[in-house]
Amino acid sequence: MAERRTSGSRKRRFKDELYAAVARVPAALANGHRLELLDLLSQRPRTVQDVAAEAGITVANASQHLQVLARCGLVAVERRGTFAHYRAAGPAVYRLLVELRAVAESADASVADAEQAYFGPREPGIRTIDGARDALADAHTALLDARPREEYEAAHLPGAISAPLDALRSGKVALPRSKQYVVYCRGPYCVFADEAVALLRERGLDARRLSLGPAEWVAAGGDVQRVG
Amino acid sequence: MAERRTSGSRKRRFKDELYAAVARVPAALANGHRLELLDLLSQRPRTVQDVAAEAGITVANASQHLQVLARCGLVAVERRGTFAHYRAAGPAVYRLLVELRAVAESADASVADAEQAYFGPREPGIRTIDGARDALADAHTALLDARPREEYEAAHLPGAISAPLDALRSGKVALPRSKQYVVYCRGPYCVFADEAVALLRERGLDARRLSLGPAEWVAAGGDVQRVG
DNA sequence: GCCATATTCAAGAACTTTCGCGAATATGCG
DNA sequence: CGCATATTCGCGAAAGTTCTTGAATATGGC
Repeated sequence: MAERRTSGSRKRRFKDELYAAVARVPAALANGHRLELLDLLSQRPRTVQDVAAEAGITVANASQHLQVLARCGLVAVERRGTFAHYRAAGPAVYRLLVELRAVAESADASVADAEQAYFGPREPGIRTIDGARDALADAHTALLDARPREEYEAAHLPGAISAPLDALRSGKVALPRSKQYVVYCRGPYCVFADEAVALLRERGLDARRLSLGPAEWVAAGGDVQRVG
Repeated sequence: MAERRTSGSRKRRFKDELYAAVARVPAALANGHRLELLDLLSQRPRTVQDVAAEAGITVANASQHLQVLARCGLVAVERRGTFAHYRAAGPAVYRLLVELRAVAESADASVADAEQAYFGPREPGIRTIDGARDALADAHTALLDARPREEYEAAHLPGAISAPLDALRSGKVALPRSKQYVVYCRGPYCVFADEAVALLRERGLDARRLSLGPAEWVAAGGDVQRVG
């Protein structure tokens, strides 16, 4: 306490250190590939080659990126035999990503542009947790999970039915006409739900998109279910 | 919709673009000086030389950093005469910073270390919004704002009394012994409140720290008051 | 118009990040 | 043990970031 007053440079040195230490977290997030890997790992644990293939980068590169994320505590790793299973570190990480996207979309026009260029003019769908709860309160509404089955098994919204795109295309999911459908996938930057909605509408069904994934749901304090 | 299926590389290109665009926000945050500037601007609008002096960097350097923050929409600038008044862009930025610190502290031991080295072993004080509301519900509790008066005037917690460190030291703030005091300052990485608490205790007063500033308060949905 | 001042710009040196490539390590299995 | 496979490491080239320095721009007052 006394020494705090003696030297401005001591104060400055520690302040610099503290902010530099905090800055390591945004530094780890400051790369498109790492953000994509983090999104993938928010769905379920995956091996290095698994994320590498999904993100379209080399295994060595993916390994390096995952190590950067792990060094900041953004992902955790569990080694089983020769495999390294990486996963997102927890709800705090989901919350950080949600706020990050919120700022990026509101502030930086290029994000909205890129989104628009990728998805085309899509209807916004249901974007908020409250909106989702409202829609799902209706007994005539069924909630579909358009992600691959492994991700559904790892964590899905309460009451959701697994309806991977492939299964929908080949008609393997029973879809009574009496229901209204709400479809979600990995999160706001994922197209699975958009494609599923298009597919259901082609068949004359009433379908809407929910632009949230399990990670955003958990970030907002919701609980998820798992299989097995 | 059709073209989305035609080319994996088109999908990949847009995905890369989208994630790269989002990554520009953490890139802007990935620097200790910029984080410190953002903390300063979360208290009140300031000119370039103002933040430069407070953060201990050159004016040209501060200008460059502020431009980086502005390009991502993290700060806004208003020009009045030859002065540029920069300010934090809004509640979404505060929320992002709160989540950033939460992840940095929980995940990266070096943040906690740096904090500890800087502050020494300090008692945690009141760290949550709910804790603050509870403490302040007591009619015998007075809330003190230890920041410089300009910051108090720009935004302070409802019912807070301005008690800048200088004024406290020179005994210019009336402090009845019948009260219990809760003191806050800029936020968790600011020492003003710690010093104020030490000062009050030396005088035999009952004082505790609130480790939140107005920015964190607003991030949690609270409202603030301003003077004038 | 001219000066003082606040801010921004431009160029360059030091440093860090990214990514491919090939090699190294480590685990499990026959 | 020897081999196949998953992951990590090390190196080097290209690209990006940071900070300093000195100059350029722009505003307001005399």
